[in-house]
Order: sequence, then C-alpha cells, then structure tokens
Amino acid sequence: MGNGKGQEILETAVRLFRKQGYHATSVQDIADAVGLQKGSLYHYITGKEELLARIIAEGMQGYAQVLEEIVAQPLPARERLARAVRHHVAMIAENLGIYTVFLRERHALTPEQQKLVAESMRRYQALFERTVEEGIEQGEFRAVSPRLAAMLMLGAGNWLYQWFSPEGRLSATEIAEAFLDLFLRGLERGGGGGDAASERERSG
Amino acid sequence: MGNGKGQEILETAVRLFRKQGYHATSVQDIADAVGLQKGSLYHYITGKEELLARIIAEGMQGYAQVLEEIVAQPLPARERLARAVRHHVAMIAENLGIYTVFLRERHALTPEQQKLVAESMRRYQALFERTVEEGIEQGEFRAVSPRLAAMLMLGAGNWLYQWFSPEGRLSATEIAEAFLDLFLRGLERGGGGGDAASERERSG
Amino acid sequence: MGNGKGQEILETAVRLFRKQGYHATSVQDIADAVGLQKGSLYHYITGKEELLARIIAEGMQGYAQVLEEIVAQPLPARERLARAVRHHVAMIAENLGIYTVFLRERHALTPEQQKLVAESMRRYQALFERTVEEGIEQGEFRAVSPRLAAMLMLGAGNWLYQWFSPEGRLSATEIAEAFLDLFLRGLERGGGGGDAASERERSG
Amino acid sequence: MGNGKGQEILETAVRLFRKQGYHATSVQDIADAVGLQKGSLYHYITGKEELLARIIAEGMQGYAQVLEEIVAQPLPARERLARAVRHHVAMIAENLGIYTVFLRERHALTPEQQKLVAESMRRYQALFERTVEEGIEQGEFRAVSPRLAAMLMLGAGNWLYQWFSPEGRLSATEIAEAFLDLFLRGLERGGGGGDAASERERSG
DNA sequence: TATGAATGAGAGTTCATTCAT
DNA sequence: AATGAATGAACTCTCATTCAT
Repeated sequence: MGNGKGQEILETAVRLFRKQGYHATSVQDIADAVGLQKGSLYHYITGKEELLARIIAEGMQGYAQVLEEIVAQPLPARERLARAVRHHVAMIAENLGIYTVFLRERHALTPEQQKLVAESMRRYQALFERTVEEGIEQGEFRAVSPRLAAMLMLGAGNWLYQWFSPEGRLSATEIAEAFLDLFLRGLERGGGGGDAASERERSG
Repeated sequence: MGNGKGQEILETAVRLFRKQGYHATSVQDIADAVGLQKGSLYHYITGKEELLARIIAEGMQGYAQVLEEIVAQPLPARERLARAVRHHVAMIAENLGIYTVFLRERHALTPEQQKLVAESMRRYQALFERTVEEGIEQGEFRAVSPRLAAMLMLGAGNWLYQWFSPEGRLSATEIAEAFLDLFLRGLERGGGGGDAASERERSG
Repeated sequence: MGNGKGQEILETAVRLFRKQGYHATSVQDIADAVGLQKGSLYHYITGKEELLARIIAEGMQGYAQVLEEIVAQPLPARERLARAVRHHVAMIAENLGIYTVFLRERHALTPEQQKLVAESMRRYQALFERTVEEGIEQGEFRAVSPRLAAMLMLGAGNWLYQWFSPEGRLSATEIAEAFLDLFLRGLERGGGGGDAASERERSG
Repeated sequence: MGNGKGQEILETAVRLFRKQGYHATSVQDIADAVGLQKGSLYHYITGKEELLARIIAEGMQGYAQVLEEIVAQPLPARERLARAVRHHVAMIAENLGIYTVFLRERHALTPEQQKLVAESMRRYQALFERTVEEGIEQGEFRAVSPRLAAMLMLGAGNWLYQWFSPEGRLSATEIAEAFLDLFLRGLERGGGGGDAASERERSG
C-alpha cells in the first residue's frame, strides 16, 4: 500500500474494472493506462485475477472491522443502527470504484475466494440483523423481520454503487440521513401502535 | 422468438449468463447445453452479444409497461406506491435469471444499447419518484426527498437478485409486504409529529 | 489414428520435436508446417503437451506388448534374448522420430505421466533381466549380473536414436545381428572356461 | 572460471539443467538457487546459452584428452580398450550432471557449436573404432565391425546417464568391469572358433 | 558488485464467427 | 437445419536481457 507503482496499478485497475468490467479490461489496457509495457506489470502483480482479489480483499477489510466496533458499543440499538448505516453509505460513496468492483465482479474469483467473500458478506449482514433484533428485544423497534429489515437497508445502501456520484447534487451524508429518516421511522414503535399494513387497511 | 429451439437457446443463455456471467460463458457452453454444435447456433442467433441484448430487452419490457399502468390508476399515492413495489419485487423474484443478467451484465452492451437501457431505467425510476411526489403534494407522505425515497425502494428491491431464492423460506409476497410495512411507515405522516432525525437528536 | 489431419499433425510434431526438441518447437512451428493457423490446431489437439504425451504413449505401446510375447515363448533363453534384441533395434530404427522424442523429451511431461513412463520402462527392462536370469539358471549363460547385462543391451540399443539413419550404410538388421554376435558371445558359457576378467588378469 | 561465484553459478546451472532440462530452467531459477537477483547474474555470465556452452565444453574437455593418451599407450588393444571403457564409464559416473546436460541438451546450442560438439564426439568414437580395428589386425579380436563394436560400447556407457546413481548399489567400477567382462568376451577370439551367430544356428 | 525496474518479443491458448458441405 | 473445419484476433503470461542507480 502506498508503494508507488504498485498502488498506481491497483488504482488504475479499480478504475478500469469499474468502467469496463473485469473481463472486458485487458492487461494491456491496464499497462497502457499506467504507462508500462504489458510484461512489466508482472513485476507488481501475480496475475490479473490476483489484482481483482486484492481489490476485493481491500473492500472486505474496509467494512468488516469498523462495523463490528460500531455495533458493539453500549448504545441504544437505534443509534447503533444509525451509525452502521452511515458507515455503510459513507464507505461505498467514498470507495465507489472498489465497491463497484467488489459487488459486480466478485463472481470472477475462484470458488474458494468467492466462499470467503460470501462468508464475509454474511457476517456483515448478520451484524445488521442482530442489531435490529436487539432493538426489538429492548422495545425500541417494532416486531419486524430482522432479516428483511437488514436486507432493505443493505440493499438500498449497496445500490448506491449504481447511481451515486461524488459530483452529484447529493452528498453521502445527505443520503445516509435521508435513508435513516425513512428507515428508523419504519422501524420504531410509532405512537399509534398499529403497523403500517393495518394502517393501510384503515386508510386504503 | 417463441420458436422451440430459439427460445430454448435464449433460456439457456439466461441460465448460463446468470451462473457464470456473460464473458465467462462461451458460445461453446451454450451450444453444449442446448445440444447443438457451435456453428449451428448461428442459425438462431446473430451473435453472442445480440443474445445478451435480447435478454436485457426482455427485462426492460417486463417492468416498463405494467408500472406505467399502475401509477396511472386513480388511487391514493400510497396505494399506487404499494402496488408498484409489489410489482417490482414480484417481477425480479419471478425472473431472477433475466434480472440478474440485466442488472449485472448490461455493461457488456454497446454504448448505444446501454443508453437505451439507462433511459429505460431512468423512466422507471421517475415513475416512483413522481408517485412519491404526488403523495407528498396530497398530504399523504411527509416531505422527504422523492428521489431518495425512490432510490431506497428500488435499491432494496433490485438487491433481491443477489439474495432471493425461490426455494428460500421467504416468498416474494412476504418480502414485498415486509418492505412496504417499513417503507410506508417511514413515508407516512406519523401521529407523533417529529421526524426520525429529530428523535435521534433527543435519544442519541 | 489415421484420421487425416490429426495424424498429420502428430507426425509433423514428431518430426519437429525430434529436429528441434520439444521446448524449442512452438505451436506456431507445427501450424506452419501443417498449413494451418495456430488456433486451428486446437481442433485436433488439446494442447502442446498432450501432443507430446500422445507421441510418447505411442512409443510405449510399440515395445511393451511385443516384448512380452517374445519372452514368453517356449524357447531357449538365448533365442528369446536374440529375438528381444532384434525387436528392440528394429523398433527404434523404424520409429526413430518417436523414440528420439520418447527418450529425450519425456522429462517435459507432468510428473504423473513421467511416473507412468518410468514404470513402463522398468517393466521393459525387467523382461530383459528375467530372460538373462533364466538363461543363467538353465546353464545357457554364464553367471553375470542380469541387471548389467540388460543395461548393456538396452543402452546400446537405445543409443541408436543418436546415430542411426535409415539412409546410412548399416541396416537395422545388420546392426541387430552384430550386436547379438557380440552380446551372446559374451554371455554364453565359453569353451575356454575362464571369464574375461580373469583372462585380463593373465594378459593385462 | 574457478572464481567463487562464477563456479557456483556454473554448478548450479548443471544441477538445474540436469533436473529440469535447459529450456525448462529459467535464469530466474538459477538466480534464486544461487542467491542473487536475476540481473546480477549477468555480471558472471554472458547469457543463458553461453552457460550451456560452457558446461558442454567442460564435458568435451573431460573425455577427449585422456582418451587420446590411453589409446596411444604401447599396450595390447584389449588392454587399451579396457582402459578406455573404464575411463568412459568413470567419467560419466563421476560427472553425471555435466554429461546428462551434454548428452541431452546439446541440441539447444547454435548450429556452429553443435558442429564442434559433433566433431568432438566423432573423434572420440573414432578412437574406440581404431582400437578395435587394431585389435583385429593384431589377431586379438575377431573380425567384427569396428564401428558397431564401438557403438555398442559407447552406447552402453553413455546410457549410464539415464540410470546410474552414485547412491545406487552398483559402483562405477563394478559396472565398468561387468561391461568389460561381456564386451571383451564378445570381441576376443574364442577357443571354439565359431561365431555366436553360427552357434545360434546349431542350438536354436 | 548488486539491484530491480523495465523491456519487447514470443509463448500457448481461447474464442466468436464464418462457411463449404 | 446442422455440421465441424478453419480463421484470426485477442488474450494472459513468461522470460532472457538491459541498464540506470
């Protein structure tokens, strides 16, 4: 990390993989973009796939550790969930390249590597689920499906890689707060008591 | 289209593109799976990319028309939005193959085709946004960002292609209702008055 | 075998591998020699190494079976040994290309394949050894080391690949008979009684 | 030559060329084995091929001079031949690496170098032939083909590189004596007078 | 003396596509 | 409609060698 050419190659690969996709990006493309001969790249990389693996590993490191710390803090579930969502959105927004590659190209890895990635994602998701669960247990949240609540949040967050642009009108923070505004309202025990579905019955 | 072999080839391509990705699936793979020689495939298809284009076109047809009808109905915004989400979730859950390919492989199309697809998605998203907007205008919903509300819903729904399984414990309907339960609560003007953000202030 | 282009490619490979060696012969060389594009070769071969493996397998088939039949015949050991040597010499002389590749390039095979080849050669050698042994047991031969007698015969025979030429003055038959004339004399119980070593003592 | 590192590189190359073959051994392999960077090797060698040439030249020196002295001595042909064979066997057994490379990899040299090597081998072989011839002229040996007698001896001896092991049960001396025991018996004028072929007639 | 970055040619292989049969 | 031989371009990767430091 930070070792000049090696890092430049990695970043270039992220950029090209994001723009063209992993398969559609040739080693030649990377070499051209970085100003080296094709063969020279191999002083820095073991192979094209290892490059992808490194990018994806970087993506995995980025989220796992921080999230574990967040959800372990002695705070109300709602606050922990809020922080988790902010972290999630920020992480993707600030590393769009890496997460685009991560989310879209991980299937190009070897089956073993894919298993590691899948396991990592499962753990990440489980942290969200668990936090929702705790919120329910402690009476902060309504009795929703923790699984689906987590999937909704993660899905909405991950989808950012498809549309977020740092140059866009919306900042990552604004997005996170807007999402939370909707999420948490939906989760929290409302004053009226009934769930949205039953409210729909009444009003629909 | 619809003629025996031709349809079989298309479906086989969907299955293989979904499993292995577009680039990682060779014409030979498709020929093998369909029981033809590679050369014989070309009596039915123009090329590999055209096959992808047809799959993606099928995906686009699937959602556009129906959604326009839904949001045009003379119903409360909340109800229209609910139906739209149900449609969205059902469509993806019932055509996982097509939508996986659609969402993941559309970057392999020619730039012109990609533009068409992007435009189609933009229109689709606009229908959601507009409906949220109308809900706000008519006092059904809180004053949230229609753009972000739409993105949240679409993101959560699209993400299904990554985790939904027809054999799983959760049916598409259950998922759609659970999502709506959370979405709509978040959108609706709550009894308590304060927004989630300000509540967070108090409790955080 | 005999299937037109496939066989032609194999024979061309034998010729080129013999002339230039396996590593120094490129797939391009073979394609050029056979009048195809490099890529077209791959309709007939799985890879360059498989080509080598096939050549070597052909070499192994050539000797193993026939020799087993020869040494199993109800004949004096001397006669069986004579026939074995004639077979060995003829086989190499008539398939110089194959045996040159076999003897010189087998190290380019995978370790597993090399093991198979080594085992095949060991069996072949064992047949020679056993025949010498039987000749000794039955009083036809002197009490020499069967191992070394076999190695001498096989070595001299194998070496043919280095110098024999079908256009040369000496025919394979002449060579075989001359070798036998020397071999068998050395093996047989001579009239004079003493072995060469002790004679050397006397005269040296 | 003889200067520490240079000699170490040469010996390492011999070892690796023998184990893996010349083409399959990369300059990197040699550098690794000798504990230098690839680029540093070029302070000691001109190139990979020159390394091979030096090894082969060393092989040629090893046999040529000594053999000339042996066959020039005023001794019976049989004794000179015996000494020549002992020398040949010892030389190969004691320099297995060099002679394996010599015999197996000389085709990787330039055509000019190959010519020199071929000429050297021809001279070597001629010394054996001439000695056999002289033995025949002087009545020590039977009237065999000197060429084939030489080929038999050289072939059996050279073949050692394929099977001899310093750790094996048989010492180089034992092998040489056993070979001689068989060779010379075959060559010498036997008491019985008839040649092996005619004996075969009688007994076969 | 030693490094290691860089080269550039060439290797084996894959693959979408064409076309005569 | 179906074949399968053939193409030719592109691909990833290797490697002997050079050279500024």
